[in-house]
Formats: sequence, C-alpha cells, structure tokens
Amino acid sequence: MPQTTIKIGSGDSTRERILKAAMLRFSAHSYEETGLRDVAADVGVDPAYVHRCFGSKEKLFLEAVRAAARPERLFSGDADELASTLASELFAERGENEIRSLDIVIRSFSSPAASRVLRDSLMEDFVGPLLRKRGQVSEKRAALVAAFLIGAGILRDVVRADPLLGQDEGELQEIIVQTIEELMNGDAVQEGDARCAPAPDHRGR
Amino acid sequence: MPQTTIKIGSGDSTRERILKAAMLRFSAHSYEETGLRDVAADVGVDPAYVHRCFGSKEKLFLEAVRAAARPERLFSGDADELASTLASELFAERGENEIRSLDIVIRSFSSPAASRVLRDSLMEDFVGPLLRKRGQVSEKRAALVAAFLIGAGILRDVVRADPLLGQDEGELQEIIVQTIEELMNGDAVQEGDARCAPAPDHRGR
DNA sequence: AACTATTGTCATCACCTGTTGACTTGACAC
DNA sequence: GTGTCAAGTCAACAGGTGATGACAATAGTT
Repeated sequence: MPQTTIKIGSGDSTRERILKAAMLRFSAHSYEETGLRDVAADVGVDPAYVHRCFGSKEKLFLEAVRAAARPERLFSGDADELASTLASELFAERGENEIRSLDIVIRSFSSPAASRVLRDSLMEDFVGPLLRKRGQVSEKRAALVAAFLIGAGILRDVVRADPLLGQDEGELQEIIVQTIEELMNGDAVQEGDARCAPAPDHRGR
Repeated sequence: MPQTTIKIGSGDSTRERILKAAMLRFSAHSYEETGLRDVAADVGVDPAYVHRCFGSKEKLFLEAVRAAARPERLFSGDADELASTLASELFAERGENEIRSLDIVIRSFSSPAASRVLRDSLMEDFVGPLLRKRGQVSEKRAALVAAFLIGAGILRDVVRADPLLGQDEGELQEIIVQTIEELMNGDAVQEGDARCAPAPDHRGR
C-alpha cells in the first residue's frame, strides 16, 4: 500500500501538525487555491502563525512536497516489479488522511513558485532513484516515465476524464504497466537479441 | 507546421483582438496568473471592456481553449503518421505569435474553472477525433495518449525538467513516437498475428 | 437633425491574498 | 519575584483580483 497516511496526532508539535495539514490541503487543491488561512483553520491556529513557522507560503509548500515524495517507498521494491509498483501508485485508493506521492505534484505545477520546487523534487525524488534502481535506463526515459504517470494522474484525478475513471480499472492498469515497461526497456530491446520486449510477467488482471 | 499563428491584425474586430491576445497570454501563463488587466493592456483597451465582451474570465478562457484546440490540424494527416504528427506537436518551435494546441492545456489545469473546460475540450477535440481516425483504438488508450503528451509537455515546458530539454531532441522524439504508437496499437498487436507492432515507417530524425 | 445601438472608458466596489509588527500568554531559570 | 525566551494571537497593511454600473463617444438609420 503505497500511500502515506497522515495522522495529525496531538503528540505532534504544532509545526508538524501544520505541515501535515498543508500536505493534505496541497494534495487536494492547487497551490493557488490553498490559502494559509485554510491550513491554519484546519489546525486551529492563527494564520499568522503558520506563516511565521515556515517563513513563507512557498517554503511551506516546499516542505510539504519533500515530505510527501518519500522516494524510498516507491523504489524499494523489486526492480522487476518497478513498473507495476509505479502504476499501482496511480490507482491507490486514498483514505481520509492518506495521500499519494503524486497528489501534490499533479495539483500544483502551474504557479511558477510551485514548479521550481517540483522540478527539483522530480529529479531528486524520482529520476535519480529510478536510475539507481534500473541502471540501463536513460535520464530521458526516466523523465518520460514521470511524464506519463503525471499526465495520467492529472487526466484522471484533476481533470477527471471519463475514460480513465471508474469502469475496468484492471485493463487500464495493465496498459499503463506495459507502457512504463516499454518506456524503460526501450533501449535494451532495440540493442538486444529480439525486437520484442519480453512479455511483462505480471498478468495481473 | 502544426502551430497556430496568431496575427493581431488591425482588420480584426476588437473582440477578436482580445481573444487572440488572451490565447497568447493563456498559452504562456497559467489561468490564475493571467489577469484581465494583462490581456486588456496587450490590446490597448480598458480592462472593463474585455470583461464585458466575454461575460467573465472563465468564458474568455473557454473561448481561448476552443479556438486553440483546432483538432482538424492534428488529425487531418495520414492515419499512419498520426503518432509522428502528435509527437512533433510537442517539439514545434514557437515563434513570437504562435501557439501549439497543447500550450494552453498544459499551463492551466490548476483552477477548477479551467479543468472543467479542459475536460470537455479533451474529449471533443482530442479523444473523439483520434477515435474517428483510428477506429481500433479504445477510449482508454486515446486518453492515455493525451496523458502522455500532456505530461511530457508539462515536464518539458512548464516544469522545464532538464532531461526533456535541449540536447538530442531527435532521440527524445523517437522514443515518444514509438510510445504513442505502442499505446495506440497495443490491443491490435496482442490480437493480431504477430506479437510485435509493425515497425513505424517514419524514421524521421 | 434626431434617435438609437454599439463600442468603449472611468472610477470604484467588494473581496481575498500573503505578510508584518506589536502584543499576550505561559513556562522555566535564577 | 524577576528576567527571558518561545509559542501563539490580534489587528491591520498593501497589493491585487474580477466584477459593476454610470457615463462618453462614435456610427448607422430613419
């Protein structure tokens, strides 16, 4: 289960509770939509305090992005199952206090402030770990895997495009896994013995 | 050359000039970043007038999206070259007054107002035409092609992720073409005689 | 010439945003 | 007690937003 469960326990410091509330807000709304006043209200604290705790809205967002990324969660499994792991991140059901690594990313790339933060996180928390896990994959291909996941996430969860929603998720997931696999294996396939990629071994229907 | 060149001729009505200025603004900045005052200033007209001309900012945005989509431009070519056409849309160099269909889309998912508009445009101006052009392709796969293009566009032009920028565009483009091709042909390949997709005949380097 | 839309401008409203500085409260130390 | 530092509150500022309604100018029609 790849989500991060966010518990706003009363044992946490107020700063931590603010950060967790911000993660939840940013994962459901865009950077611009999310106001410091909203976050403050969630925690039950004065808006001025959340500002003073983090220095600025952008810094709060930055901390939220980095805390939500958690690359070790996505890239600690078997290298063979990476495509499948990444794809299932897309379809993970979100409980009340759970967010996916993707969530914040797909809501907030618009604002210049946000996209600066996201660029760094993309390289350090996704492309980097992926390259380390799969040495053969080029940076380009790793970035395209991210692009595919992000695009699918946006169309599904932000735009709520019908074909990616609801019925027959199994088939959809299978297509995505296969595409990611081909995206990652592409070079190896053309240089290897056969023109065809080896059939991905997960027939998870 | 798939871009739309926007000429703000003095022959156009003021309303048309406003719309074209809005298209340019929305293609370079997000929905939230773009103010009616900016658009008005570009045209040299009072901000109140652009509001009254289109009823609301959202309606102006809607018209800009629909005017920029121009599906006939993307889907009028050879069905065999569709993947290549779509991919080259990503890499089309933008002149001063040119925008790609993608541009407005990739800037402005954030706001709820914008994403409602974009959902409709996605289905009517992309998925629909693609299905008509390639009967075998499922709605899911068509939407995933859009997701891939949008994701790549965002990472490249909004986030400006390094691996998708600058050097060796030819290789990048080839990977994208192949991925789109596989995305569209996936079903046919598994049901057809051979396991391998026919090699895409465009060695466009 | 007089009437009438259309085209466009002006000042301004109501609202919301991140940010700031001054203040209060509480706990702990000496 | 008194001094000190952190935690948190309060009211307000400065700037920007889309939206309005009242007004001016222009052009076309009869």
